[in-house]
Amino acid sequence: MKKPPTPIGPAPSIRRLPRYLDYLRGLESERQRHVSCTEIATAFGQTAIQVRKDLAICSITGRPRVGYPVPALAAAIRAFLGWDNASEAFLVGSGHLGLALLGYAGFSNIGLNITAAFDSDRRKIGSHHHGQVIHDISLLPEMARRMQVHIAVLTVPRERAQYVCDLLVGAGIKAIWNFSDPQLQTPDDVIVETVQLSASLAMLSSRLQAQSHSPT
Amino acid sequence: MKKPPTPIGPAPSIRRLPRYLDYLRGLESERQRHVSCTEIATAFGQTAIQVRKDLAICSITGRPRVGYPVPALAAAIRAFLGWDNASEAFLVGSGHLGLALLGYAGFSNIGLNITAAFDSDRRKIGSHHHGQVIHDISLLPEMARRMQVHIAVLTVPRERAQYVCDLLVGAGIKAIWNFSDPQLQTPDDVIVETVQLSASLAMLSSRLQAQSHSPT
DNA sequence: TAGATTGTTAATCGATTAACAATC
DNA sequence: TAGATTGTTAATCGATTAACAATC
Repeated sequence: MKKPPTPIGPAPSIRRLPRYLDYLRGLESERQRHVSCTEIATAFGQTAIQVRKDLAICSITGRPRVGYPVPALAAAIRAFLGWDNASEAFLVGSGHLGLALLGYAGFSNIGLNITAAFDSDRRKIGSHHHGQVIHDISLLPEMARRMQVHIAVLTVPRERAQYVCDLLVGAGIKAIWNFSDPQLQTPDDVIVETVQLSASLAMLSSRLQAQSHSPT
Repeated sequence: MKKPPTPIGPAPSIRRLPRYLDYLRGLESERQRHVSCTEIATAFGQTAIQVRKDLAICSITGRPRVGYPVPALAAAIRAFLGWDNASEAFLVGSGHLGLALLGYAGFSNIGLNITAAFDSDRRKIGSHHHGQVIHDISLLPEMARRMQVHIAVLTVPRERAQYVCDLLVGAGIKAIWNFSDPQLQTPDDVIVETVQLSASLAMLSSRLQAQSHSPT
């Protein structure tokens, strides 16, 4: 029942890597050659030690007194995340959120390239958005095989989520970026990463609530 | 420089509460009177002890042999999160993501009610989306005061984020649900909760990458 | 060289899990 | 009552932070 742990590195460290990459992009454009952990840490209000530990999981090594070479560090992070070559992905569910993601230009920076979009709604199928046609979802399995796509961005209504998820798994999809339902059931070898906005809002709300009960 | 810790409870626990609430909604509609931690834990593949600890932060108490009364438990979670009365919020930035959030019906379940939307783009101002007019952002400060709104959902382009954020703070906004820029600078008394999609994708990507380097 | 910065090993901190007495 | 389930106190586990020798 349990997923295999697949211990790549501490989750909090991995989640911080994209921000370092962002920062390094800035340094690269300024042609800065090297950067120290202290410098990065200061920019983010963290400790230098934490930055060093985080970078270590990408198995890149710095030089005392000098720091890390900027381009090599960025390359190491990208390689660790597999963002050196953009992965092709399908968008499944062309509602408002799905189309917003389809139109998001920033994915090129984070290794994602949405190559086709799908829906099951007759009224949406065939329409164009952000330069893409919405395909009938029944075409997905064949297209996934033909185009060798193994990643899906799932943005269908919650009621449909498990059904569509099963279809994706059947089509050989190996990783699902899931915006639909925090309860998806999948085989152990399918990677699911769930974005749960309500969890984030709960953090905001609880802090607000705490504040309103103990006003300074 | 550092934010005040505001220790309400462990963040991981708080992030799990919305899912419990979801589950309880299901039980309520089935008119189930009581629920045990074991039952909830089984549904989520967690341990009963963790569920109990999580619920404890909402300061609700169960009865041995019986469990927790379903309606009271749901009410306690909602009260803890401040979701018993929907909070009014402004949407700031009416791009694709912003409009998707504006149209998201599920916010009523999680204590959020977007009462006005703003943008600075002439072409968007005055247009209607999901039953709302997009207002000129210059009107925000006055409207925030008049409507007593203290929460903003920030979905502007990253380049504009800090500028708009400063404007929000000046307008008396006390909490920002931030989709724009993980680096926002705010005064200590302003609550910022950042949704960083790239962090989530990094989790997905790194697992995929690890798998591809050590195929079973 | 001197000193800043690294990588590594140890200590601390916080969250999860376990153990168990209390209780309905 | 007996036994399931709670709340609480203790043990474990993992991540962060600290300490420090290695090194450019």
